[in-house]
Amino acid sequence: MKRNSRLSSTLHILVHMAEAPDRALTSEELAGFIHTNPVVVRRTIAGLREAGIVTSSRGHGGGWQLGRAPDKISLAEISGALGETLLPFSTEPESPGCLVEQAVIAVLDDFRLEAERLLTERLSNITLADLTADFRRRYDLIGVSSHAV
Amino acid sequence: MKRNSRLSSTLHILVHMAEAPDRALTSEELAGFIHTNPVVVRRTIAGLREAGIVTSSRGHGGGWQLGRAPDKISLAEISGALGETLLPFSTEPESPGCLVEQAVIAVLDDFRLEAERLLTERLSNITLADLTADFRRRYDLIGVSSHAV
DNA sequence: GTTTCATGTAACTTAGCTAGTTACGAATCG
DNA sequence: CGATTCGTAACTAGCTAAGTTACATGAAAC
Repeated sequence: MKRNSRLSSTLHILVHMAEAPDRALTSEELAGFIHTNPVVVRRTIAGLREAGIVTSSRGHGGGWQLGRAPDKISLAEISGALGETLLPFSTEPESPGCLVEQAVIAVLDDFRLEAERLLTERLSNITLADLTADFRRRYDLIGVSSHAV
Repeated sequence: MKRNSRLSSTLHILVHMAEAPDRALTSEELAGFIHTNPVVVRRTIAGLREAGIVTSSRGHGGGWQLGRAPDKISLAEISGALGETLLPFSTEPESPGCLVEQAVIAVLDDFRLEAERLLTERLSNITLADLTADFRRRYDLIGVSSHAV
């Protein structure tokens, strides 16, 4: 798993889970999909469990399943549960008392607030169901073209 | 200079340059403002020079100055010239051929495109002049309160 | 109840990124 | 010429996050 690909890797995993609603997938299986380690998977999606997006069970036949229907899981929720910030720039003061810095930070924080609002709104309108639909479209296309040939 | 604070540090520097329009500031001076090294400053704002946002001159009396009026320099330009991405998540394929991944990346790239458009639009409406105005407001406030006491 | 399988989590290692540093050449001014 | 300042390459250091190992906990199968 590359750096900064936690969101896409998690979505990848969740689509696979949505496509196998009848059984639990182990972290081992999930790790295989994104070419990484089971422990990394468990660590990465631990936040999703707390958010109720997925459930996990131990022991024989245990593993991971979606916590609710894919059309009730938005990318905004997923992104939030991963605990990542959408905007990477920092606005931590480094020169306390400097008025120039204070002005810069004030403007940047305003922008950040507005930007996060906008991005979250957009992400709220995309659900896991949209992703699985997109996947199935691609899958059917391949099927059709294979059939044609 | 902390990680991820290149944008705010650069803005800090640029406000100082806007406040001293009559002379060139050396990288040594600029580095002092953000508590870092002259070489780091030169490296960081090299892109701004190529974008015409600042100019640099060598030798005696040399240093850095704004390339044009502060109200003609938008944060969008500055951010772009720094070569940083506004959105931190990666959409690099890691499993070529995987249809699930392709669906995820397609949706995420669409979102990124729209998000970058929105953010850039917002940043285009903020200029360096807005920052200096904010700074002066704070400066005058301090002045008034000092006078009152 | 014992065995097996799977998660939960802590602790450590490794890799990559970026700031920081050193060094030196090129340009400019007095 | 000598002082100053940028431009840039090359190296070092430190932080962050992924990867790994290890082991305890819990659940199902037998």
